[in-house]
Order: sequence, then C-alpha cells, then structure tokens
Amino acid sequence: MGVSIRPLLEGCRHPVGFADIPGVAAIDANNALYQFLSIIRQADGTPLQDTQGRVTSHLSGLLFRTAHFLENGIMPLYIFDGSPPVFKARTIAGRRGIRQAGEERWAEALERGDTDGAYRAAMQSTRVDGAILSSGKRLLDALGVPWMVAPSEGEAQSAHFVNSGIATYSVSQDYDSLLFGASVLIRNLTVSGKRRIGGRQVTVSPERISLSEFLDTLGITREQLIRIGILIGTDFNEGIHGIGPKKALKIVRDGRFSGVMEEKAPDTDPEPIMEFFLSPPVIDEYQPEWKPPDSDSLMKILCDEYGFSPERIRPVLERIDGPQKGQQSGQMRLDAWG
DNA sequence: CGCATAGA
DNA sequence: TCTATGCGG
Repeated sequence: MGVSIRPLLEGCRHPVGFADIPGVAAIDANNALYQFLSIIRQADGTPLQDTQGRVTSHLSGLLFRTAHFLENGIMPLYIFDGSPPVFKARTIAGRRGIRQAGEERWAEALERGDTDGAYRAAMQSTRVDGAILSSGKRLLDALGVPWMVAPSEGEAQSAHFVNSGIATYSVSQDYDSLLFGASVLIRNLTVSGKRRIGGRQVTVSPERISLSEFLDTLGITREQLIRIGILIGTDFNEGIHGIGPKKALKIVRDGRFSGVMEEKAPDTDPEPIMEFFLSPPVIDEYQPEWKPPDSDSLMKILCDEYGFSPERIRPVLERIDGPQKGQQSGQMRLDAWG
C-alpha cells in the first residue's frame, strides 16, 4: 500500500492536534474507507453489519470522524479514486490475491478458534467495493460534505488541490501524495489517537509533513524523491528486491538511478511512472460546497436503512448541526483561512 | 475507529 | 483526569 519512504522522514514528522490545523482537508476517500473497513471489526474479525448482512463499519467511521472534523473547523473534502493508470494493473491483481488469501485464512482461523489470527486475516480480506463506495457517498451527501471522483488517482487530485489553494492539506495514511507534490500531508488524523496495527493497539498521534522541509532535509528534488519511490516500489511498479529507502536515497544522490534500473529492472520503464507522478490527470476547476447536515436523511439512512441506534446518532447530529451553523454552512469562500 | 462506561 | 475494556451494526 503506497510507497514506503517512512524511514526517510525522520525529523520531518511534526505532531499536530485537531485544533492546530483548521482549513480544507483533501481526504483520500478510498484510503479512509479502507482503514475503517479493515479496523472497525469485532474481535474475531466480523465487521459491523446490518440485519441483511451489509457491512456498515465504514459508515460508523465516516460519521464520527467527519463530525469531529467539522467541530474543529476542519472542512473535509473527500476525493475518490477514478480510473487507475494501466501500469497499476499488477498492483491491483496482487491486492486481489492478498484479499483472497486473507479470506481463506480468516475462515481457517475461525475454525480452529484462533481469534487474533482471525482478526488479522479479516483485515487482510478488506475490500472497498461498489456498495461501500455508494453508501459512503450517500452518507457524505446527507452530511453536507463535498466529495468528488478524481479522473485517476485520488492522491494526485488531493495534491493538486493543495497546491492550487482549493485545499489546505492532504489527508492520507499513504505517502504517495508527497510524490504527487502535495506541499502538506497530514497522517494519523484520527479522533482517539489509537490505531490497531497487526491486531495490536498502538497509540499514534496526528502528524504534519511538509514536502519542502522533507526535500530540504534530504537535500533532494521531487524528481529525485520519485526516483527513490520507483527504486523501492510504488503502486505502479514493483521495486527492486534488496533496495530499501536508505539504499535508494544513496543511489539517487549518486546519480546511479538509470544505471541501477537498467541493470536490476530492465523490464520496467521508469519514464511513464515518473511522468505520471509529475503530471497526473487531475481536475483543475472545482468549487467545494459545504451544506448544513440533513438530519432527516441521516436518520433515515443510518437508522432506518442500516439499523444504527437513534440514541447513538442523535447526539452526533446535535454536535454538527448547532455550533457551525451560519459560520460554515452554505458556500465557503476558499480564502476564509488565508 | 470512536464512544460509553468503569475503575484507578 | 486518565487508562482499560467492550460494544456498535
């Protein structure tokens, strides 16, 4: 999932709180849905679902997190993936294989009563399908929160909006938006500061990453950062076995990128990948609009349709329907936050 | 994940 | 006030 440049970010990951980052958050919607689906599960891996067996984990996650954003002056703009580039096909096929293996291991773990193993396998089986996407979009509509489908990668569109001023920062767990040029990336933007990794509870805090600071710290350009990504592997190519972030940094600094690619990955043409990161298909003109939440629709969708308890939903609606009325409802001017 | 509740 | 735990759908 995404490019693994984490070890290079030492010293560039600055802790932030919700209150520190008012503005328009360009959220990688597929990434957010994936996180909710993989994590919001019972101990044995069973996701939240209604009486008909439809999964509802993502609706719970979206609702509570979006409410928290709005309460803190963060204006969410959800950006969904459009058509992947052709060279992502291998990655997509690989993920399908991982999911299928996860499903099988989940069933096996349940059979032998291995709850922890079942949970981990269930996470691996996570899939963002059409039903998840459409129900998520309907919930966002009822919340009055804007969303769009990018022409191609959502992270690319997020980066474009951040750099054109439509958004203040990009929100994702992946680092890809940095390769796409997003000037600011916020990770771990969760309410509780808790995350389950490999079935274990870990405390993580929201962090802000500035692309320019990151590049300056390493003394490289964005083109060089993309070359590092290509060496270690991106969503669009496999990467070279035995080369991690540290080695890749050295290779790129030494100007040996092309040589190493030709020698170790002769079948991969880095040019289209480089080109895709530098100028991906994106939409330029877009005016996000935040509306007051439609409480009736929200109750109808969540409680009538998906079986959420009204007692759990009502307090959330009161939180987002009161304080921000007038201030944040209606059309927002982009310069509201400078 | 995020919320409510319980116990320190 | 804080941390641990269970539940939600």
